[in-house]
Amino acid sequence: MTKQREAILDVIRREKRHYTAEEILALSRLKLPTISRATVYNNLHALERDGEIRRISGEDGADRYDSSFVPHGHLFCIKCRRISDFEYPRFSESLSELIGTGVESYELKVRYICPLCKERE
Amino acid sequence: MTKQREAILDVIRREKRHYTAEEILALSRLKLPTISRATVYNNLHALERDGEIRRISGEDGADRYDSSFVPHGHLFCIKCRRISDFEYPRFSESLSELIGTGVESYELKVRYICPLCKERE
DNA sequence: TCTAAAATTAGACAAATTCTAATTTTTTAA
DNA sequence: TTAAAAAATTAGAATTTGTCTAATTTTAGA
Repeated sequence: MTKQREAILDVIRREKRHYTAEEILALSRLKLPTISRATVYNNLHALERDGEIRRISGEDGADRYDSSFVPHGHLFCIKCRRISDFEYPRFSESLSELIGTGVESYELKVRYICPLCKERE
Repeated sequence: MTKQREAILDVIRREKRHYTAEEILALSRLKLPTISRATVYNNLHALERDGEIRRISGEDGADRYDSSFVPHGHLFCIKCRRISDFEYPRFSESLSELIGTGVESYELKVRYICPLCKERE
């Protein structure tokens, strides 16, 4: 656990938002001004392998990262592009029943129109 | 329905594999040698909007495309990188129960170690 | 047929991520 | 403690993926 990795993990855990690598780089530089892009990517990959963080393949090109230990899905509003979380009770369990052992992680994305955008229509 | 769009849709429907845009471009050029990258991307987006194809955010950078009308999830082996499909009975229904109306599409990805790779361990 | 709208094309551009080679830091073990 | 080896970091180049633009071609409708 280098100070770089710690700073990165801090950024991801601090806020509920799901940041991109570029955002994580910028925020990490507030603490460690010389931290480099490659280090951020290296550590994001390592942290993902270790199960410390989860990667979300974003709808707008860049991947995003999530620290939550509580498994959940992600809602992507196709109008305002906002991302929110939702809980799916016993989802992990039903996945294991379906697929068997060997499941490492999952990603559940739902593209939808959020209540606010729905109202505006 | 231009001949370009038809060729693209053909490529996606012909095989069970999930091709990237670049692969779809190359395969479409076998029929239409002058088809351009922009046309492929434009049509992939349009076809996705129309619900003709589904987009899968791939694990290796590039998005992939899927023609199946039967909703299903995708298994990504973290060792051999192979992608396969799996059925999740009544998944769409339980999503709607959970999230309500407004769901446009979903994507269910599972990272796992496939039986073959498991055996080799 | 003529016209307007839509689609296509080639290639430039931009964004996200990976790679490389040099340096620094950490670990190992004598 | 010190020397050597291994691992991590750095800066920036390179690559990959996807978008944009302006000119041309195709399509559809009056």
